[in-house]
Amino acid sequence: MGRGKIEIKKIENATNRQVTYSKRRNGIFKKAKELAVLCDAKVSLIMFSSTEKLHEYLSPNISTKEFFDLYQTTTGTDLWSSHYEKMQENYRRLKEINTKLRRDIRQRMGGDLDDLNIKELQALEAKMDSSLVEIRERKYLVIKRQTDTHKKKLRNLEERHANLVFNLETKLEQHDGIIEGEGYYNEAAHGGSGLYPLRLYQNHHPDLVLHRGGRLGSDDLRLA
Amino acid sequence: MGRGKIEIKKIENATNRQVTYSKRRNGIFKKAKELAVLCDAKVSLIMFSSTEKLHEYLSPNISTKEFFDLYQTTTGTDLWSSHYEKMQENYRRLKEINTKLRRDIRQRMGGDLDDLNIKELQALEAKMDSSLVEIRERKYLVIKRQTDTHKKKLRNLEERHANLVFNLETKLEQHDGIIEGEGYYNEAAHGGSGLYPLRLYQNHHPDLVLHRGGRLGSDDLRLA
DNA sequence: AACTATTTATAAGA
DNA sequence: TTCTTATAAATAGTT
Repeated sequence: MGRGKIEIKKIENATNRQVTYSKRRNGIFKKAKELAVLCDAKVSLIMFSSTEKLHEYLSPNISTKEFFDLYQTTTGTDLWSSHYEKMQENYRRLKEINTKLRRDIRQRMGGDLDDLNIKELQALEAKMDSSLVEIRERKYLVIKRQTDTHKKKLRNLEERHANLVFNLETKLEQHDGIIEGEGYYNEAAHGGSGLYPLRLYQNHHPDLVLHRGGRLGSDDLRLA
Repeated sequence: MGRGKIEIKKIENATNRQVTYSKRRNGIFKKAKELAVLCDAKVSLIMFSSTEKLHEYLSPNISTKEFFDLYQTTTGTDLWSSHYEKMQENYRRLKEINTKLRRDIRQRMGGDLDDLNIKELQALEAKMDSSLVEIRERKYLVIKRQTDTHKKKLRNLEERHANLVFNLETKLEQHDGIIEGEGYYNEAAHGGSGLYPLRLYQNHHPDLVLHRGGRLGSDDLRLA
């Protein structure tokens, strides 16, 4: 239907092919819609151009999934199954890995050791031992950081306190005539800096106790 | 196109509708085929009549599944998943557990410790330590078993050897007159039990070496 | 299922 | 792409 009759075979000229695709695509979509309306039919029309561009029509009041489910029910095919199987395979594999991981952990926790031979036990022991060293080092690092922070805060606090005391003493000296003297404050009893005695003790962290003889302890404790 | 123009709305007369469906269906299938050939396109046309009868066209050189997979890839939808939501949920959960297990193991191996605080590090250290104790005990148990077995075998062998020697010596005594004497065998050089000197040494297992000062060693080695 | 008048689709050209 | 138009093709109504 057109200026001339054409043979139904692939249009070799790419531009022509594209143009024809566009025109006929519109035509067939129109037909599909008309068919769906006129005849109360469910229609799915999907197409990919030679350049893989997708165009689709689906009659209203039905979803792609509903349509496809209906298709499978009607044809008796099951296109899901291969997907399902793949998924199951993955699931099975993951489960297996999981089991191995759990077993590994149990062994690292000292359980499930029955079927390990000496070599495996030795390897496990060595791994655990070096891991323990790393964990300890890490712990001491964290403790050291905390202690340093603590010390810094302490110094800061002491400094601020000293300033405060200095300022207050200066002020008191200026009012010397009004109130008594310095006799009120017992300098000797509280140390040289006087006024509101500072009593801050650095916490003794439980981890800083040495366990020279104990099993859990380590001999190279590096914090004073 | 026909004797008269028609309005595009559902044909109420069922017979007419069926006739029109049949005619137009042929028309649209022809169009679909022509489009597929002329434009080198992949076309899927599926329809259900109002009486739920299925008719479909699929361009050659592609299967329904391939076509549908292509459709899903292109649209980015996943129409399978809703079918297997439960399985996917399980899969997801398993994957999560797996990740946690891996993390746990990494920590037990001394890695991934950055986001543990002191308390957690202490707990981890304690767990590792007690686990290590268990692993060591287990190892020594296995070693002890092996050693015992070894000793038993050794005793057995010695016994059988002694019997053999005894029997042979007895026989030799019976043949005393025929062959020379016992002078052929140098009793003094091979020790008292004579004949085919038994030289079996118990293996020194590497684990039985004491590491009193070392970090990896344990002081309560219970095997002699 | 055929026929055919008429509408619709579209090939080629702009 | 879109419009135009001559012509091919599809099909509504009829037999």
